[in-house]
Amino acid sequence: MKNHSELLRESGLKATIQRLSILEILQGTGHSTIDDIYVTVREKHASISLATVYKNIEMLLEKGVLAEVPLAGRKSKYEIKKHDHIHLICQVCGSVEDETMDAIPQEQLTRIAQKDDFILSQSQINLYGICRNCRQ
Amino acid sequence: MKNHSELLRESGLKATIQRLSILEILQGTGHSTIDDIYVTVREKHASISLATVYKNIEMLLEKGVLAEVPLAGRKSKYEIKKHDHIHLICQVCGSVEDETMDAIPQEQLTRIAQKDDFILSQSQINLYGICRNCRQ
DNA sequence: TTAAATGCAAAAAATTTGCAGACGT
DNA sequence: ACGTCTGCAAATTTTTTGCATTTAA
Repeated sequence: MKNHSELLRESGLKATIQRLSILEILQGTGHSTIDDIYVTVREKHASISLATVYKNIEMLLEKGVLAEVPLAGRKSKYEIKKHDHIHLICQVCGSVEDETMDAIPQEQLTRIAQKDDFILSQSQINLYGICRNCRQ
Repeated sequence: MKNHSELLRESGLKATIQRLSILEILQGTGHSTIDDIYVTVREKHASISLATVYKNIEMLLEKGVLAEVPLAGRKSKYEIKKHDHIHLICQVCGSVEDETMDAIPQEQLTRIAQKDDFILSQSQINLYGICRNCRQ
């Protein structure tokens, strides 16, 4: 597992405390909204500005360090980009869990896209329902 | 194909001109953002308010008449709810096309969700890439 | 040293709310 | 006629921008 400073520098970005904090938080939670991140970073670095969080998320998305997870009926969450996977999204609490794509091979998706002459670059599979905790 | 007035009444909603227009537009385009809808309804019913579009989209989502299609890096689009299908999302122009889920059986997704004790209620498969038109 | 990044405050954009009047049933 | 829905204007929330100052390399 690559450390965050390296990851940032490889992407042509300075390894600031703010950016490292954002990555640590995302590493910890897996998926967070902008506000989640802002509130949490604040606990350590009280002076961080919300504008800085916005600017950094945007920059990290552009550089491909993060991926956006857009959610129906909620604000988007963000995650550190990794190989394709499936999201299990709880409609009650909004939690997001990951599952492997093992059961759904990439070629299968590529083939579907080809039917429409569509060049596939990225897949998002989101399964909405109720998580273990919320069904009590 | 059920007509829109019926559809609305069955959902316990009055069939207003505004709502019928919204449904017609979505029927025509397949997928539209709030602003797309607002601008287009306006051409016929110049007096419609943006607030009315917001309120109606929310109401129609609640009643299950519409579904939200949340998109990475863009505003959500909305569609008339139909059986599960795959979205091909163009990263250049933002267009959304539908494809059938034939190749990916429901049970397969249900099984993936079960691994996490997750009760599946709805699936969204979004394939991002470049559409036929945009790769010219 | 110096280009890039931060934090602030202000601006802009997006969404929500409350309510008087209009409309569908 | 009645309760729902609309349109407006105002309020709120979210996101973006510009710029002076700070900071990583």
